[in-house]
Amino acid sequence: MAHEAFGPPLRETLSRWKREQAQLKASVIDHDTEAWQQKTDFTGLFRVGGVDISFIKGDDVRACASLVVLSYPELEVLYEEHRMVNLTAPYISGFLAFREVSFLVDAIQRLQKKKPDLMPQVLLVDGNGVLHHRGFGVACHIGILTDLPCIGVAKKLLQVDGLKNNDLHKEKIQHLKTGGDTFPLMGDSGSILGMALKSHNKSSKPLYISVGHKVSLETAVHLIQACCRYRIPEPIRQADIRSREYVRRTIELANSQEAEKERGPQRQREMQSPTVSPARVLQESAGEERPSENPCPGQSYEILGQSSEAPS
DNA sequence: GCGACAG
DNA sequence: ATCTTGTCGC
Repeated sequence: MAHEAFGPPLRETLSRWKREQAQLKASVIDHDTEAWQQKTDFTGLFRVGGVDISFIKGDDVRACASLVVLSYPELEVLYEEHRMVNLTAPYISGFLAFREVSFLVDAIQRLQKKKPDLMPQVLLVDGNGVLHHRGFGVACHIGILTDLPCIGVAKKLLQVDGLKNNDLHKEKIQHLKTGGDTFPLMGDSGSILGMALKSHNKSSKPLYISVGHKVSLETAVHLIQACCRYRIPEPIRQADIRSREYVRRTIELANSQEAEKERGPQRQREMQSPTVSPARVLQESAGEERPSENPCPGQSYEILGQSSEAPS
């Protein structure tokens, strides 16, 4: 019974996705645009966001999309939201955004509506930014769709543009001495696509940092370093930990409700009259509104209404 | 046939 | 991504 949850990736779909990446790539800003980025101590930076999606072992469709916002420099959780979603695309290297991005953008939109004051000033994204087959990874994709400064944080080297995780690369990793040490990742094209960063004094594996949107590589590396209590920067780490916890509790609740149903359906109705949704019970900060249809995902720019144009 | 393959 | 306990070390 090994049915694939998603149809085979059609060549036409991949080519459409490539065209969309190429088109959106033109809008990426790969330098600092925010005032707080100018100061070496990040004065004026108060909120750093992290996003992550957690999966269920035997389930190719259901997943938990999470957004957290941490204070800076304290790195304490100010906001979190977790939501079970139904994935519509498989994981294909180079096309991660088409699997994950719409759910993460939705979470940002709900935050904007509910608690605009908690909107993060920069978003850390699991995966790559411009360090990508076509220079437009998931961190760039989220950045363009939300207009937020974004940084790509990958745990493994994506071997593109001549970059290889070979002996030479491993040797460079060995040479990283203390937390904050880096070496550049230069592609065959000659441009620096990202940086390998030893984010913690005792972590043998580096992080691979790249520009997503509205931040320079230098600032990105500096900020990631400043957000690391452990190897994984705290915003992403908290999103990951809390997302898994939400999945675990959701499964437990679903199982207990299933057992209850089999044991006595009619008694169940008598005992707990108002049926409460798992999301409501487990996460009070979950979004309030009904799941709404997004008419054309991926087509909306400036979703947060942050257009800087002056009123006419 | 072999290697690569962010999450 | 996910499955998983202990184990070694600071």
